[in-house]
Amino acid sequence: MTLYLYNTLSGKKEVFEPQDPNRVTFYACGPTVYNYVHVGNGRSAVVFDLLNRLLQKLYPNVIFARNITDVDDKINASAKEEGVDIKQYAERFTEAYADDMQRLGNQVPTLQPKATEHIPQIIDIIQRLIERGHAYESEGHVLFAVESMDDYGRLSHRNLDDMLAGARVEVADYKRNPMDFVLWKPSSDDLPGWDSPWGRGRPGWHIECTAMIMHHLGETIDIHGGGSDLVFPHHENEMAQGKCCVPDSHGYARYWVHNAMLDVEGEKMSKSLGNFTLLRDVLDAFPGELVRLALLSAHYRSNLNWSEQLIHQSRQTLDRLYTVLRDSEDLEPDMPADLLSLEAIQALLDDLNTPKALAALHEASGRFFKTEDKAERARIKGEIISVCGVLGLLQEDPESWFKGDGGEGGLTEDEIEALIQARQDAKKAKDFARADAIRDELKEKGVVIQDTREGTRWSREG
RNA sequence: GGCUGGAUGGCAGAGUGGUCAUGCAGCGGACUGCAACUCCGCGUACGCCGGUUCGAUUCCGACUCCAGCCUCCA
Repeated sequence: MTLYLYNTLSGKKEVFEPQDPNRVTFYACGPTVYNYVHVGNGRSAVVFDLLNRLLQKLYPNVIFARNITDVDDKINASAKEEGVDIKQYAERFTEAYADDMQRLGNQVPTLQPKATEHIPQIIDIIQRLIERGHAYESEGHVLFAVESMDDYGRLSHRNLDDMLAGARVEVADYKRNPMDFVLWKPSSDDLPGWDSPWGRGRPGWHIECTAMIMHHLGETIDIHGGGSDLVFPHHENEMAQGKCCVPDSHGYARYWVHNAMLDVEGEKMSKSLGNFTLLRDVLDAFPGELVRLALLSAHYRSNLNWSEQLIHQSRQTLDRLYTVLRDSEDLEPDMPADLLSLEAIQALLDDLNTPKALAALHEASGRFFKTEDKAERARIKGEIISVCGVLGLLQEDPESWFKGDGGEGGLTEDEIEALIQARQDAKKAKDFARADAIRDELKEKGVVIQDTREGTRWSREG
């Protein structure tokens, strides 16, 4: 079975072949912890969690690292604004991120390295870059010299001249070339800082990822992932550092995978535009799996519009899949012998084609409801469960999915059961007006009922 | 201005050189005391102009429009 991935480096979909099939190395860019993440950040995390799950089905040992950047000028600024300790501030949002990830149904990565715990490795790489003539010290800063690298710009498919033409880079007289970027910068006493050969200072953006990758995963990793807005400058600069600090480098990362943006009314959801919705607010309002499915409903390289309708549609899909489980609770699932040959998994192997995989799941549930054959139903149930396992869906018990917890102010289960019994009695007495009145009352309180041959069952509406 | 990627039916969203995506919404029907669930059936599509081809939504070229990056950003 072959996994295909679109590689930003080549601009093509390629067959994925790890350097060592027994040890696949995969790094995805995590958050800079200066506030709560928004739904768009969640999309990236869900996409790479899916890729990680898929890789685990293909290879025995997948090392998946997602970093925490906990040293950054925005953290410093925000903490100062709030008047709290910088370290504690960063820790608060590191924990909040972990919580958001858990609620989204993401697996815990193999490694979650933090920038502040890799300062010696960062300093080491900077020293190597200076020694090799790719970086220079200037007024307490250390900068990467973009002109020292002949293929700078290769990842983002642009060259230095093009970039300078539309440049909005910081003009600083300590830079030899305006595109040179900071590896190390001086820290005043009130800011986080570490002793270094260039005085007390802190790392620039980009270098922490390079240091953590090289330290934990190696000089050349298999897959590097992140949002498409990181291609330039973040990943371009990471790659520059990673290649230039190693003699005869075989490349920094072999497959670069980038997810497209989440849009709001046709525009990118972003912190700077201020049109974002916090992931945790969405997770407070809807089940994690619902948010997860919504984020997977478009192909990862296409923009996805975040809307009420997307939530509604995802709810319908998930309800249908859980209905399969609820209607087959007495059936032991017949798990497929060859997971990878399932149509939905084939779709995922083709550059994570989640919409196609979801279509296959819809098709499977249709087959389920159409047949009365128990063996067939058990087989379909097995298929759906195993595919959803890779997608990170259907992890709940169907009863709890439909019945939920009611939230505050909702009817308790006992109250609902009592009303349903009262309706049963009314029906038995042919008092349909009363029976319907009870049903309307339940509906008004968010409870929908269904009469089946086994009796009446109920669900809470989203 | 440069570099990416797009433009598919009311909406979301795959895909393909010539029979079907799929879902949501809508309509008709079956089931039901009536519903809900489920099932059956129906409709509307490939931005614009050329080219290649027996045939293009799909390949090629131009154009228009949209989004992303070129500053922090998933």
